[in-house]
Amino acid sequence: MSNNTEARQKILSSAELLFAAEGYEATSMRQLAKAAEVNIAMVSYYFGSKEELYRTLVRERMLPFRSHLQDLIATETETVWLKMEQVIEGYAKRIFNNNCLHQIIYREMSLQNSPIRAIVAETVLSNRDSIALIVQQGQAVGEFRTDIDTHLLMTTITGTIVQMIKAPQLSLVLMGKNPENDSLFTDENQDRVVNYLKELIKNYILIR
Amino acid sequence: MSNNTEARQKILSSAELLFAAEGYEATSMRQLAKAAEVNIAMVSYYFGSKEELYRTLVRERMLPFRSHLQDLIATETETVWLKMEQVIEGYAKRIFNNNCLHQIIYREMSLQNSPIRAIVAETVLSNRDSIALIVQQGQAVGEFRTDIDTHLLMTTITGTIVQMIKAPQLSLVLMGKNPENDSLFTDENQDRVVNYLKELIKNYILIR
DNA sequence: GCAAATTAATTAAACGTTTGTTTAACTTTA
DNA sequence: TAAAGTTAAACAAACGTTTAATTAATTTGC
Repeated sequence: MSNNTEARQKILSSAELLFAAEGYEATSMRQLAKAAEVNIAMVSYYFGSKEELYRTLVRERMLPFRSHLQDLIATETETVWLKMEQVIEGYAKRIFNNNCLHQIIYREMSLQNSPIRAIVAETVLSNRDSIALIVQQGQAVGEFRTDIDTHLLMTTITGTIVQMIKAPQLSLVLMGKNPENDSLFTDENQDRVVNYLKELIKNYILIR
Repeated sequence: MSNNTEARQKILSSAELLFAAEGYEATSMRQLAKAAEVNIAMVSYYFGSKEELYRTLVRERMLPFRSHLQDLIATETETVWLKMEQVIEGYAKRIFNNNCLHQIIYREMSLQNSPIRAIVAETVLSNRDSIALIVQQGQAVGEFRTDIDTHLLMTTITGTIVQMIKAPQLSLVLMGKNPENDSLFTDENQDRVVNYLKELIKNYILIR
């Protein structure tokens, strides 16, 4: 049993779309098999069970997100604030470009017995440490205020972006656009949230 | 059939707890009946169906949240910023005190065919208009900057608080506390997020 | 006030569907 | 000629809902 057959990939990408749109529990195996255009037994064949498919999906898709922030810490930049700007840009780009996955993650991680809680928590905590390090760098060189609530700052970055992509249609209405003509996941809207967050956080974090 | 029997109330409050912890789809009628200590047929008797129970729960529990912001607009305050502080406090208090309901709302509203989407959207949009009015007031008297992204500001307030209560245990770990000894839903933590948001938004919104 | 009549509340059991999963046979690929 | 991939059919279990019978509470007529 290979790990890169067409059927296996189609199951994974169909699961990502369906779990995001309908929820993990509400998505049935038959619905999934139909969307992926495979026989229903193929899911068990490749993944063992629905829950294992779910775990595999989140684990595989989250893998690239682990090292990004850690690379950023090591990078030399003119100011530490520039580093923080890259963090904001990185989060926005990542969440916008993988909005289905992040809809799944940030919805289902709040469930008590979610099979993916451990996987998600691991990545979140790793990111927490990376951002805390950057803040410490900025404070060490006298660039950042010393009374920053680092955890809540991180919560604001992810929380704002997640809140946006969670209900794309509602967000469009909120921003005064027509959800039938416009898409939320445009470069324009991504730039808008990035610029807003930069301005918001810059005023909070920088000493003046 | 009365609307205030003990059984009906027990079903509603058990549903709130279970839907928040396990999710709407994952909560079975038998599990719910057991938790509420009623016969399973009582749910159909009082609410017609699981979905109608769900709708009723969200509708009834959200009802008090509609008028709060509208009252605030009419109130006279020394500065408009004080009004914005009250908005932040109001949101935090409301979400902390009704964290189960808000976990449900902000999880399930992102589902394509969620039965509660319309109900939630109505309240969110009403709140959006109220906050926009306050911002306009602040700009009119020269207190606030004119280049404020009002919608994203609102998204930040709710997004930050929701992100916190969504995964209470993870939030505690993130804040350096022990999730086995501490609770997230304390006055201390509520004050912490309120003070943080005030400081964050004050620096963004006020002209200096 | 008090049976009788009516409505409301509650129950155990059964309903037909749908669920995730497995089986065993078959086809394709190596 | 094995191994990998794919299939239709069947599996038991769990799902939300309904039924019909029974008990509890309330209203009515006198």
